[in-house]
Amino acid sequence: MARSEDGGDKKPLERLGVREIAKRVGVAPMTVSRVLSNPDMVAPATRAKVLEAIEAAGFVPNRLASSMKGNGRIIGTVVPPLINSGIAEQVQGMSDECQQGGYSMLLVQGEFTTEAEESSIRTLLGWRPAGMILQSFVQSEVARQLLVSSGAPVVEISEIKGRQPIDMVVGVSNFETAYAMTMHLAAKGYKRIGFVSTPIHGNDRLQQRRTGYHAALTELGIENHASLEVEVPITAAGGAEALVTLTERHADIDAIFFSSDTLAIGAVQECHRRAWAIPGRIGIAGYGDMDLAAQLYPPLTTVKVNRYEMGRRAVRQLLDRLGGKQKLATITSLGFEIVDRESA
Amino acid sequence: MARSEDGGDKKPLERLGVREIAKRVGVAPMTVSRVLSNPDMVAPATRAKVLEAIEAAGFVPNRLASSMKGNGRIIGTVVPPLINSGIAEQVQGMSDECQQGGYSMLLVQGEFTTEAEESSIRTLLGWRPAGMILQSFVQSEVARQLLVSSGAPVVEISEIKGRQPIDMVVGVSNFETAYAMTMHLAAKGYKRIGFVSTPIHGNDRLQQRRTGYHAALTELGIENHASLEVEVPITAAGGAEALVTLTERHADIDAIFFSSDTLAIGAVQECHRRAWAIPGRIGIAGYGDMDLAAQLYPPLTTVKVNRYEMGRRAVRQLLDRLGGKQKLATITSLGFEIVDRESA
DNA sequence: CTGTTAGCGCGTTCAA
DNA sequence: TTGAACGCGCTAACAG
Repeated sequence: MARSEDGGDKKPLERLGVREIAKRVGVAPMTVSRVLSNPDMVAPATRAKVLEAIEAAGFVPNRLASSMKGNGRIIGTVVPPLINSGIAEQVQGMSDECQQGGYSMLLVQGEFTTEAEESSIRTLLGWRPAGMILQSFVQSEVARQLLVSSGAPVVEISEIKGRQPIDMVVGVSNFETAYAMTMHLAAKGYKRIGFVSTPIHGNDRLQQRRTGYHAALTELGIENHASLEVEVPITAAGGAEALVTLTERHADIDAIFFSSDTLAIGAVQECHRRAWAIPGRIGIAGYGDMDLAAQLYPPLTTVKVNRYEMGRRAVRQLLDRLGGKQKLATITSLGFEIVDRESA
Repeated sequence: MARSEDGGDKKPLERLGVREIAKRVGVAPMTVSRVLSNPDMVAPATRAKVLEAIEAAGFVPNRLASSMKGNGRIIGTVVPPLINSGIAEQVQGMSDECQQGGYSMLLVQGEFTTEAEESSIRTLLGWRPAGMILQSFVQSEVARQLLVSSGAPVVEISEIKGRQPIDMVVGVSNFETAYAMTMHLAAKGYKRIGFVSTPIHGNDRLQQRRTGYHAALTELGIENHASLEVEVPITAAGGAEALVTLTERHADIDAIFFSSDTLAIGAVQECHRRAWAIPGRIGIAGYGDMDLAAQLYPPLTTVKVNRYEMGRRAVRQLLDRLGGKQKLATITSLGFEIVDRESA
């Protein structure tokens, strides 16, 4: 299949290096290196010849080696499970921005236990990344130390206030979003508003959302029952289950605020099954404004946060820092929007 | 913030190497290296001292350097956009298996133009990955050459038959799945079955699905109109739009087979809006069996393929090959299932 | 504009 | 069981 008589010798990629290319062209290895990273420093004629040889040989420069000389081009990131979580959009944002900046993205996906987090971070740091992006605040103290002493810039995509960040933070005020949505529901006349989230432990974003919900209830003078809250897995079934649980506990519950659109959408399906009118029988609100939210029947009232942009901005911060930009914001707060549709 | 008086000097990670650790313990660098990769070759007492020093110094071995010595531990992969596509589950499968095997995953996400593909592959190859996983067949001939000469094992997650694979293939027969679903719909009494997909060009999986749909229609002796097919973007809105287009074109259309659950779910919402009974007015079938499919109202009839497992298996193949396993299957075909629920 | 020298941090090789 | 020397492929720094 592979052609063998087409000009340049095609040694396997393994054995091919700047040295070899240099030899073929009759220049020094350094010249080849320059063609790769600072083309302008090389005379056009020489450059052309080198480029040609590279092309003919099918040479792909070894980035491991160049990274060892200090210009690493890896961004490391550890993210929670991608399914149903809206994280996929964020990852896409990160990926796009990385590519544009000439960086590659090393992705570790895992659950958020302290040990798993620590081990993931350790692994990533082994690759001497130019920068790191983490979700939520880093819990493990050891991991924090490691990150600090690695010297790499770090962005936590997280709640923008609370604990001391390691370095930079990009995110929204989850407190504000949840507070705003709860107030919004109250303003629409709902009296008894439930709150459903995925497991909160160790996730400061969810903690802040719950706190925002509490703050709003308190301010409204609404009784603040723990029994108005449930935690369920991040699946449509979880949302349906939560709806059932809460309405059985409180016959008079008239709206539920879900910490994720996935959950809210599941609950809406359950309402259809029971032929409950939305919002007549109960109002449903979500969080995230995923693609389906606007198309849902009935359209979902939700909190819109631009996750794609969050991912992009996180990488941007890193690259700006690496580019030596001064006066870089420590905290980047993205806005949000209460999208008022028909479900509540 | 960072403690400075806690025992071992904490030089920045940059300056820390086996050499430095060795000096502190009073052994040769090689001994430290062995503790890291072949602990059994080192006397327990020595090992303990080294480990302690590593811990105290917060030393994280540089994987770039070890990769350069031939034992690279990177799996490179390029995937289509993660949102709405079911690819997220696959990525999760890949990630889990990589971690378990001690590999890191370098992820490039991009659209599937030939140039983008080539450039992504080139970038990835620069990191001298131990293995590569690609979606669909690789189109660019240059990229194929590059992959072959890189010497790395390659898995294409794709249609399992058709073009000559570069190396190994993992996937399902998309032809079979679509054929089976179309036959299934026919068996349930549907006479005029539409087909909706996301843009087919350059995606052999979608091509095969369409071909399977065609084959079934032909076998059933059903007239095979191109006007029964539409392509739309992979969004819920796209699904809704397709429903409208097809039903306007053919008043007698009685079922639509969508090449993705996302599309089908969008169409179901549109039916609700129009108060069309499902499956009374029209039957809807999807593809993928995403989490929401079973919870949807009405529950979605769909093709179930285990995307998580596909991702896992792809990495498994790579690792088995790297582990020197003989008699490795070139083609790994995962099964599928027609999940008959109420929407059709 | 181009070449030379030196060395990044590790592991392979061979010797002790 | 441990150590010394060498080199992987690339590039910073300095000459020329």
